[in-house]
Amino acid sequence: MQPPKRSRTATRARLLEGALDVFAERGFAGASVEDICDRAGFTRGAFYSNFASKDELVLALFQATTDRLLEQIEALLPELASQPGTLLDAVLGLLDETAPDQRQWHLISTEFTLHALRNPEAARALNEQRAMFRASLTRLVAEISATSGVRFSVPPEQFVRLVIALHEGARSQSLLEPAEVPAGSLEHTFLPMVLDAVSRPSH
Amino acid sequence: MQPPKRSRTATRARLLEGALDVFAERGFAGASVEDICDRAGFTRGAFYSNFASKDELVLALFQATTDRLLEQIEALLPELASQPGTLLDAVLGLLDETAPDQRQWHLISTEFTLHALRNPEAARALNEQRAMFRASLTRLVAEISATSGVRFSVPPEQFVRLVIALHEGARSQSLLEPAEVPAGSLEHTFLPMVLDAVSRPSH
DNA sequence: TGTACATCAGTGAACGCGCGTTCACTGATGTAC
DNA sequence: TGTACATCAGTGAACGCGCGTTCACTGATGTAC
Repeated sequence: MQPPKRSRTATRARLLEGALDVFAERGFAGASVEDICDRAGFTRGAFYSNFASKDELVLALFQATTDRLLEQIEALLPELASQPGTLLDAVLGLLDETAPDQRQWHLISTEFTLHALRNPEAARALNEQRAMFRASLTRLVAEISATSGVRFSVPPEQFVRLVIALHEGARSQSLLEPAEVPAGSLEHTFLPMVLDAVSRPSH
Repeated sequence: MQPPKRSRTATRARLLEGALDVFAERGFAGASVEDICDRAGFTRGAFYSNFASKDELVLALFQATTDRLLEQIEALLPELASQPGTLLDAVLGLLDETAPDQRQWHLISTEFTLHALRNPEAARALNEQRAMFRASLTRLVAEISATSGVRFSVPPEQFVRLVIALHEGARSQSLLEPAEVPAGSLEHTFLPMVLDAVSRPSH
């Protein structure tokens, strides 16, 4: 079981890792293939031995990051669902813990979103991933609310969409003005009010 | 008062207009100076007779668009403050009506935000503009709530931050999935709940 | 275990295209008489 | 009003750099005997 010094998958992984860093720093169009290879410690030849083009790398990076994200979420779900604490702590905890570096993740996912808004094929892929992401969150909400005997006056998926929208908008403000908007402050201030309102049986 | 066929300001304006379109379509880094000049009906020489560099154009475009936005807001404010209707209608109306093309405005402002997150000088300019934007909205909220004798249990500026965060996050979802998330649906579903909660005198 | 060979992951030089930028110029506009 | 000249906004060819991509190669790894 000697670790091979040269492994195709390891090279790909290091290139994808480098691409993540460089894309976050300079954007998809602003980052050069050479930047990425330098970061990963390879030459450009190695890049084209592993990826057909820069575009293909973007797609591969998207798949790799979202696959990892969804895996992490699935791993965290049972823990969060059973743990003591409020529904909101669980949901916001999930959003925070899945991305180790909030800033980098925001830059990358925003860049993907922009790309998707200009490219229908990318939009399909992104929407698919976001649907799975929402499904995980919805499942978490459903489980916790069922456990605590709460009934929602709106579809849980709609509430999840709200949480995601607010989280993404708030994260943007937090990154632009860390001092004025501490991470999570808007969510923790206002979501309890919404949760309180939707948790009361419809009148 | 004959309209001069060749006016410096008209050329600049057309180039800025072209840049807005092309940047929305391809992003800052992806759009070439030639694309912009073609769109505006000039050659690249005209571009460099009006702007020192592509970077300077980005800055000028930012200033031009935000100046125009703030002007439009100031023009709309008295009308919205005096008009019959709820506070929420006024605030959301302001957010919608200031940008004629929601999709283009979203692409451009998101691109600016990404740029600002990577560039401290751009961040300062963006934060300044956003502060003025929030100030306008806060003034609108304060006037309407004062007129209707409502007291807020949170600082109005905090409520405005919430509205903006939710609006931006929801707009992203609406543009990605127009059928699933009609424009404004998340705001109109959930903001009344928040408004109801913060409008009750603190207990 | 050691030797000979095949494979193929990664190297690095090269190519050529498109880009941002420059600049000598042209002809439309404004001014002086 | 008409003519001669000055100005300068916009033209378009040119430059050279950096980019994405290609490819002949090299040397590390795996296989056969």
